[in-house]
Amino acid sequence: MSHRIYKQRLYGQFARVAQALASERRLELIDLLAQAPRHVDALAAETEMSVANVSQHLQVLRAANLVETEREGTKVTYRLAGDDVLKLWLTLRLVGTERLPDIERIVQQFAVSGLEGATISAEDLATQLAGGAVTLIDVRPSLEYHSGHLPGALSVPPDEMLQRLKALRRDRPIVAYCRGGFCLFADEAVALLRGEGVEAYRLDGGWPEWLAAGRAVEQAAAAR
Amino acid sequence: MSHRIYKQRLYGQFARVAQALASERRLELIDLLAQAPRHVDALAAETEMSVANVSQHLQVLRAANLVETEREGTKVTYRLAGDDVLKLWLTLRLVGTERLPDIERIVQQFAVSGLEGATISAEDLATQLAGGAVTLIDVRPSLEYHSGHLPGALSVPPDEMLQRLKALRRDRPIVAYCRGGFCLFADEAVALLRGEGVEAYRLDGGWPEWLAAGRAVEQAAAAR
DNA sequence: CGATTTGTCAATAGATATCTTGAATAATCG
DNA sequence: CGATTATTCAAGATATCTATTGACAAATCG
Repeated sequence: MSHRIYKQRLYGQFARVAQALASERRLELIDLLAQAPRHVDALAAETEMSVANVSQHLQVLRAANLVETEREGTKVTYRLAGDDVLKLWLTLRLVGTERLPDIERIVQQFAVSGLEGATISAEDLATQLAGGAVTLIDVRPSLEYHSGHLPGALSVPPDEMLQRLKALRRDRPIVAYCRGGFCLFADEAVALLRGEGVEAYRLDGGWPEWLAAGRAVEQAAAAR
Repeated sequence: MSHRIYKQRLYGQFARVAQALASERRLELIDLLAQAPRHVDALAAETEMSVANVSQHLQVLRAANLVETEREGTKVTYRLAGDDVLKLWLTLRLVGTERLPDIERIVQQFAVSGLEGATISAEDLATQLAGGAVTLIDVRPSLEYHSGHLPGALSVPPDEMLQRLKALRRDRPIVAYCRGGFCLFADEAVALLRGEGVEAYRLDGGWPEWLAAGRAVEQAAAAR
């Protein structure tokens, strides 16, 4: 039956995409690439994998056209192939969060405590930013900040967090954001600031969620 | 490093969801369940798999909490666990469609010809329905129609298509829809009608897309 | 109750995927 | 040009996934 063959081939193709996502390691790579394009060795360092292994996983992602490459001298930059890939990753995360109770458990276990109610929605932040009455800080490694960040955000890389937080003006609320809902950098910054009596909040979500929502950003010229 | 363990566990969980989707067969099951809840034997018949094999695949989906079960006498009904699962499947399909050129090729190869411009968007259809000036037909198996359908749609099951199409009033446009963008039933109906000079269109998308968009539907009471 | 229907489970062989190791390539630099 | 850096490729051991087979369990029916 021809309908059967048609379906088999179609589902086979969609399964290719799912298979590319079906690895802990590759999801970590996608999550990093959702923050900023990167070289292979940077991905290897960040994920604590061997370069060869990272390269192989990247080949799998590229075979499914989920990532693109660009050669720059001896280095190769990998980036997500498009907004749709980012959206797929965020949707996968959403389903995991809703369906797998283990995720909530893991988050609880590692959560920074004492941050109840210290969250601000993207919508509210957008309004606040328009008013110009908050300080917005990007608590991600500076490579990611420089690739793109929320409008007006100051860079506070995690490895310099202590000094940089001290240098901030504290006469108005501070909002921190990082890599996304499961990233702890912003929580740590907010906890530090609150510990010193500063009014601080973390953005609900992070850079990828803001980007996927189509909100305004300051972005480095993409070398496409 | 504790951050590393946290990440590993989290990505491991998300990978569970992706792994559940990473099978041609399981995607076909999900696509069927996106139309209507079903018994195991019905899924086996529709997919031409053995009951044991279907059951095993369903266990995999259930282990990821993507589907739910309910016992009714000797039979067990499976259904998608929630709207988020439907959304994930549609997003996966979208990415496949945008990223894998093979999919376009397969569709071309099996497409019903002569239907250029015979498509109507969900938005336009909603407007037309409000005006009451079109006949809407649901070209899916009647089990799916009875589980839920677009408001005012008439059932024209594929296996009775020829007779049922003849019985339709032809003094106003006819819009057909089926299981979704890749389903051919609606195309076949539209081709038949157009061949007889009737003004006919197919809905862009199908039941799952309409449902996911949050539009009005007529739905059987879900036994939840 | 025993027989039937429906679905699940367990075991297995074959196919795929993963990670490591070490070699091969491609661009750059001195 | 040879040496260096960054990445990819190939091979192989290990683990995981798949479909089939046949046995098992749960509810119903006569």
